[in-house]
Amino acid sequence: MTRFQSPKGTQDILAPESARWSELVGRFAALAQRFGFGLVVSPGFEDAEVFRRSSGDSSDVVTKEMYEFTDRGGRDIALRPEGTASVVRAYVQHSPVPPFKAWYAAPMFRYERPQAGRFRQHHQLGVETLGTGDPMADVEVISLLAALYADLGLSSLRLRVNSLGDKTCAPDYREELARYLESHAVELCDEHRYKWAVNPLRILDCKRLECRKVRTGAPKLRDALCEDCRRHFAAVLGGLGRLAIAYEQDDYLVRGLDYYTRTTFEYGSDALEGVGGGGRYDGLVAALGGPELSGVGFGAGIERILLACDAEGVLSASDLRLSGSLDAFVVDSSDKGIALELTHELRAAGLAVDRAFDARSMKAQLKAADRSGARVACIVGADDLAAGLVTIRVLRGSDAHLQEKVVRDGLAARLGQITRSP
RNA sequence: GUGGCCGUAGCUCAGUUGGUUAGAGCGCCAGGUUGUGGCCCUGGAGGUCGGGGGUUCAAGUCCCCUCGGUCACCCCA
Repeated sequence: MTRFQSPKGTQDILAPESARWSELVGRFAALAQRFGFGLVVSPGFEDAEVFRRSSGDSSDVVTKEMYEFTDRGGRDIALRPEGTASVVRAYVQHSPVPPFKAWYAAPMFRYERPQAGRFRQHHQLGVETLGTGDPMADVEVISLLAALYADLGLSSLRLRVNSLGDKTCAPDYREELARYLESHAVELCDEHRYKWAVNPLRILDCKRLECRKVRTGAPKLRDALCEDCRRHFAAVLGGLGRLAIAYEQDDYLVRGLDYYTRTTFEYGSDALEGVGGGGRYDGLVAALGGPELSGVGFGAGIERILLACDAEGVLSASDLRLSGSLDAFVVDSSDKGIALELTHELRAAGLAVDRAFDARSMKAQLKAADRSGARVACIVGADDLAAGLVTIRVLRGSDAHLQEKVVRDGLAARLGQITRSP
């Protein structure tokens, strides 16, 4: 065991595994841009108050999972536990023209015990649309996430949607639910029997049987929605229908961050809950000192998306390695170090080229060439060098083992031909 | 934060009731092959047995602590 290791709950992602990351982020970036979102790069840490105001003082993310510390200037700082708060803060600070549509791919930090699909540093892809309350913005955001999963080839994820109401109807419902829970407190699970009052909505998505029984008789959120919320929700569902995005309405979908209003949604499977999700957060901009503007967005965990890909056998590292490998590998047995110039020339010509170091034996260099995945080896010996020739040996593809000598000036062009053939 | 299981070579793992210099496969390096990869053969390097303490004549093996991994709960991506 080495002296230093990556901190608990963090990981090093090396090639070729890292190819899955760049592929995933690349596809998401392309999609987000196609949907009219611009990249936002925001700090990995903020004034801790930013997260307390947004996620809610009572949320677990804030109360027990924040990486919070005092910096050398005495500031109360927290490592970003989720993406929305930072983007909203940036929006308030710079007030760009609404609607402000931003995407990001960034690390998030939460101080918690690692387990399957959960880390102290994890990474999320996300988008936020700020400055519009249009239900079609909700649909757009959901459809972007749906498009991402479809693009990856994921088919086992199901979309659940719900509406939590807004500031006019949510508080009333909360009270109504609390009254109901109070009268059924003894029937709740051990965990919630005495803690139902902290956040009554939480009981709705408690997994334990006792709470599940109680909730079937509980007042329904959908019956408590005010007229505006009802209309908004109907419009969202209608929009999803028009785009043929499959969903199930889930009256019990309550997400963990306190800022959600109206629409909430989540993608998941039986094996893997919470592969991505989000919702609308009218009021969050104001909570961070901005105008009364609404917003909607989602966050999706890269690690969890990759787990889902594993489960469905898509986006595997071995598939990606084939498409991302080298064009050529320079093998130099000339004793003149000509690999330096040759590699440089080929790279300048736009080819992906690598070479061996330490003047190893030809056998060792060819072995390295083979292992690198390069399509061909460019072999130069002392005689070739003197004659201005390079030997091309095809390592992979339909014409593997083929070998030919070409003049050095024509090497890049010839390699280009070979690389394009099957 | 609570609980279960697990830490032996780069990786996957053997290692008997505690008993000599801790092993295998794969990978890596070299040679067989005087410029030619994969396959094969031969050899080699590589280990504070996660760390610390304890019990014992003797600890990879037993006990305690600790660090890490993993899984579940809580919660979440």
